[in-house]
Amino acid sequence: MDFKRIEQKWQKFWSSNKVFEPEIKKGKRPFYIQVAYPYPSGAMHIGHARTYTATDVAAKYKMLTGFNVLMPMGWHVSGTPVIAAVEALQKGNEKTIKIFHENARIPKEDFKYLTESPESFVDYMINKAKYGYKAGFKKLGLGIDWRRELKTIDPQYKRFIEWQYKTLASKGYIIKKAYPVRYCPQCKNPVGDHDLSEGEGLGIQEYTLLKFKLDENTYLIAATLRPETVFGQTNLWVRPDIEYAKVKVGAEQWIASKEFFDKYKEQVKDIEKVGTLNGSELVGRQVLAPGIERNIIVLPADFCDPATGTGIVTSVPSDAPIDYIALRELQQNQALAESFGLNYDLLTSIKPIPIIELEGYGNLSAVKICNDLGIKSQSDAEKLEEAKKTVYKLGFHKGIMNSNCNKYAGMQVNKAKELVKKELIEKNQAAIFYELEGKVVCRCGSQCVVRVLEDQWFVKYSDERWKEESKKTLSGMQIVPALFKINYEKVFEWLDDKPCTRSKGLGTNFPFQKELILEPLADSTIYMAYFTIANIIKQVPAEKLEPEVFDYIFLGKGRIAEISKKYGIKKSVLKEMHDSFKYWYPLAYNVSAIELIPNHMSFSIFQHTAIFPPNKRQKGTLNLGMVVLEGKKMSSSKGNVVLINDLCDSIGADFVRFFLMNIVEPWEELNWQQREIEKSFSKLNSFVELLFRNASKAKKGKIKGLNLPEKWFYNRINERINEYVQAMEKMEFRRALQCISFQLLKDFNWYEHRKNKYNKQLMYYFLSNWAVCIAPFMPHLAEELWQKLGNRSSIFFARIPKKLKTDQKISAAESIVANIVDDLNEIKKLAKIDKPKKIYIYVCSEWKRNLFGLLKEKLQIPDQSSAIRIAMSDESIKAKGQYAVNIIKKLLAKWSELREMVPVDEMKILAASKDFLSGLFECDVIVQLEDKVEYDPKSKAKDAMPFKPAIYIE
RNA sequence: GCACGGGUGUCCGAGUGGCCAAAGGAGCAGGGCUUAGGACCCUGCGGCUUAGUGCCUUCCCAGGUUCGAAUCCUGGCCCGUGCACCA
Repeated sequence: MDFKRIEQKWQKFWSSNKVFEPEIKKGKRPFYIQVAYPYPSGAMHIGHARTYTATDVAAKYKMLTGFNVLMPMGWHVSGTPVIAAVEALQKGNEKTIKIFHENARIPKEDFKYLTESPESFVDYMINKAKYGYKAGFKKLGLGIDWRRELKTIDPQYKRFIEWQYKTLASKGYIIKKAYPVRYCPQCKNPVGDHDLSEGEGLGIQEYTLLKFKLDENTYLIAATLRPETVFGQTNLWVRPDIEYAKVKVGAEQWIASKEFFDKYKEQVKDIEKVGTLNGSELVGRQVLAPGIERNIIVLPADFCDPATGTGIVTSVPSDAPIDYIALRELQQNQALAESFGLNYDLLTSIKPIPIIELEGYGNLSAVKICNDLGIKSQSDAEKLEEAKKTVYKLGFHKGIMNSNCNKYAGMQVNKAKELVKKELIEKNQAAIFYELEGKVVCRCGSQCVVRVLEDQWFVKYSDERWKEESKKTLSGMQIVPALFKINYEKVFEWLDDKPCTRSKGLGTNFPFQKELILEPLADSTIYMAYFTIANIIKQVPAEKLEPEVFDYIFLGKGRIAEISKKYGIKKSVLKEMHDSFKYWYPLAYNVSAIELIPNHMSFSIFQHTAIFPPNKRQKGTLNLGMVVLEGKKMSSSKGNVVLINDLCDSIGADFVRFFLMNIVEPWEELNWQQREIEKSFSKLNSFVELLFRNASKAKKGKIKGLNLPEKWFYNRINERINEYVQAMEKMEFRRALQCISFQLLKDFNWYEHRKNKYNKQLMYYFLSNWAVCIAPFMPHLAEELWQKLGNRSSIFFARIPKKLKTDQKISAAESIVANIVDDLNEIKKLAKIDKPKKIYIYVCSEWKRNLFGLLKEKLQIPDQSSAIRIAMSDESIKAKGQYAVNIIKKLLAKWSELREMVPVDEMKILAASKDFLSGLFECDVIVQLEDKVEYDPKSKAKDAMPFKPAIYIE
C-alpha cells in the first residue's frame, strides 16, 4: 500500500476542507482537549509522539460521537535552555553543536538560524526543523486547529500572563520571602541537579543554631537537627585542639568553627570576623543554655567536626548515643578530665535527663540502645551511626515529650520539634542555618553552599484556603486512569510555595518587578483558556490588552461598551472572544505525561481554581506513561531513540499510531521493541490489504436474508463495536483496538471459512463500521477506505454506532460449531486418524438438557447433595437413577463454566452445519440425538452432555 | 527519608476471586516449503496420563480469609520511578 500518497492526500484534504477547524455551534456539545505544549528544542521521538497521538485519538473519537472538538497547539519556549543553547552555539561549543547536528539532525548549513538570536532559534525549531515537533505533528496527521498556534513569547500572550499574575496577587497568592538554594560561589548562580558533577539529588537540611551565652554579648553556637531535645541538655562539646572563629553577627558576637562562617555568610548579611580562640580556652567554662535557661559546662570532645554544623555540639545524652558514650568515657577517665582542669566530682554528677518517652526504649533511648548494641566507646563508629539513625527515626515518628519539657509535655516529637524551634527563635535563643545533606560540587569544580535569596517571589501554593478549594476542584474531576487520583491528592498535600521568578530566560517579565522573568512552570498553567481566543486576539495590538480586557473576556467583568471605548478594541471582537471562551470552557481534558503530575498538572488545577469560577475550570486529566526502547530508557544524547520522522517514513503514520496505542494502555509504560513491531506490522498490513480488496465487493443497502454464519458475523461485529465503544469511553485505547483489529480479524477469518455465499450488504456493514471505528487510530487509511466505499465527505463527519443490538444466542450457537471443530481435530490427532470416513455426532438428550436447566435455575452453590435433591424432584430425571447422579457430578465439575452458558438448540445448529463440517473434514457427517442413535459401535453416545455432543469417528 | 508503582513459566510480558498449566511474542526442538539460506506455515516446550481427558506441582517468601487465590488481607525480602526552580 502506498502510505505516503494516502497520507499526503488526506492531510491536504483535511486542511482545505477545514475538518479540524471547529466553529462555535450552538446546540452542538463542545469537547476541548489540550495536551501540554512542547518545548521545541530537539527532534521528536516516539515518547513525545505517544502523548500527542493519544490526545489526537481521544479528540477524533469524540468527533465521531458527535462532539464539536477543539484541539489546539502551542509552543512553550519560556526559560533558559534556548538562551543557553544559542550562547553555546555562538561560542562554537562542540558538544552543543554535536547535540544539534547529530541528535536533532539539523544540517550544518542551517546553523546560521540557530546562532542568530533566541527568537530565530525558536522560529527555526518550530517551523523549519525537519525532525521538529511541528513536522512530526503533521506527519502523524494530528487534528490540530493551527489557527490558534501560539508561542509563550507572543506579545499578546505575555499580556495575558501579566493579567494572570496580577489576578493571583490580588487574591494574595503571590508572596515574597527568603529562600535557600544550592549555590555555586564560583559561578555566582543557583545550581540545579544538571549543573552538578557530584551530589545530585542531595537536598538542603534546616539546622537550628542554638545560642549559648558565654558572657554579656558573646555566644557559643551549636547546630542541631533536634531542637526539641534542648530540655535534655547536660553540657556542651567543643574540640579542644582546634581554633574557633569569633565573628560579629548583627549586634552579637558568635563563636563557632571557621568553616561554619564561610557557609553562613551566604545566608545572612551583616557578618564580620573579629578574631579567633582555641577550643581549649572554652573547656570548663559555664554557658547559659537556651530553652532551659540553666548553666551547663563546656566539655572536650573529639567527635566535633568543624566542617559539620558549627563545630560545637550541644550534649543530650538521653537521646543522642554519641553524647551518652562520650560523656561516659570522659567520666570514666579521671586523669583525662583533670588534664583539662575539670572538677571530677562535678563531672561525674552529670546524668542523662529523660525527656522523650519512646515505646520499647523507655525514657532514655540513647542509653538503652547503646546497651542493647553493646557500644562501649566512641571508636564503635558504625554501631553509633546505626544507633543514632534508629533513635532519631523512631523518636521522630513515635516519641512523646515527657514532663521535663514544660508545656510540650505529652506532645508528639514531630510536632514539638517545630514549636520549640519557633519559640527559641522568637526568644532570640536560636537561628536557622541551612546545610547541604552532603558534598555538592558544581561542574565548574568548586564546592557548593546554601545561599539564602532574600526577596524571592513565590506562588503561595501552601495557602490553606486555596488548597482546600483546589482539592474540591480535583474531587469533581475525572482523572484518567482513575487510580492516579490518589497521586494528585498526595501532591496537593505536600505542595508548598513555589518560586516563580528568575533573573534569566525567555518569557514574561514579572509585573511587580520588571527585571525578573516568570519562570517556565509559572507561565504555563492556564494558557488553555488563552487558546480559546488565540486566533482572535492576534488582531489586537498587545499594548491595548490591559487587565480589564481579560477580566471581561474570561470573567465577564465590566461592561463591554466601556471597555471597548476605553481601550479602542472593537465590541464585536471583545464579544467574539468572550463567547468563544464561554463556549469551549471548561476544558474537558488536560493531557500530559505522568511525570508532570507533581508540577504542571497540579499547578494548572490550582491556578484554574484561583482564577476561574467552578464551572470554568477543568473536567479531567489524561496522564500518559513513559516510553522505553528495548527495555531501556530513551536518551537523545546516547542515541537511544527512535525518531518519529524516520519511523513514519518506514512504516507509515497510521501504523505508527496503531502500535503506539496498541502495545499497552495509554498510562502504562510502553516498551517499544522493533522486532515485535515488524512482526505485527506484516500481520496488520495484510489485514488492512484484505479489507481494501473487499471494498470493491461491498455494497450499501439493507441487510436481509442472512443465513447462520452471516447472522453470526453480523452479531459478532456488533458485539465488538459495543465493547470498543465501552473501552474508548474509558480511554482504554489498547482494549478498543484489540477488539476491532486482531480479534475482529479472527472473526472475519472464521466467517470466511464458514460462509458459502457472498453478501455484499453485510460486507459493506462490516467495512464501513470498521473504517469509522479505526478512524481515530488510522485516520488516513480510514478515509481512504471510506472513500472507496463510495462516501464523499470526510469520515470524521460520520458517527460511530452506539449500543448495537446483539444476541447472545447467536454467539452461543456458533461456539457449538467451533467447539465441535476443535474436538474433531483433537480426536483425529490422538486417534491418529488421517482421513476420517465417517463422523458421528451425538447430541445430548432432552432430559439432560432439562437437568441442566433445572440446576441453572435453582442451584445456588455447586454443592453435590443439594444438586441431587433439586434434580430428583423431577420425576423423569429420578427415573434415570444412578446414571442421572453421574451426569450431575459431571455437570458440577465444570459448573462455573457451564452456569454462564446460554441454552441453544444444538440439534438444529449442528444439523444446519453438516455441510460445512463434511466439507471441512472431507467425509460424511451424521448428527443424531443421543436417545435416537442408530449406529454407535463404541457406545459414545451416552457421554453426550449439554454443549458437548459425543463424537465417534471412523 | 517521603510518595507511588511492581515482583508471573528459558526470556519479554498479559492476566485482579472460579472459564488459569496461565493470552501474545521471543527463544529452543521437530516437521513442511526451498538447490541452499532467508521468509513463511504446522507441532511441541512443568510432570505423568488420554479418542475431544484426568491428576500432581507451579505465578518472590511466610502466614491468613474463602467451598475455591497468580488474583483479596497481614508480615517479610527484592526492584523501579518521582521529590521542585528543572522544561
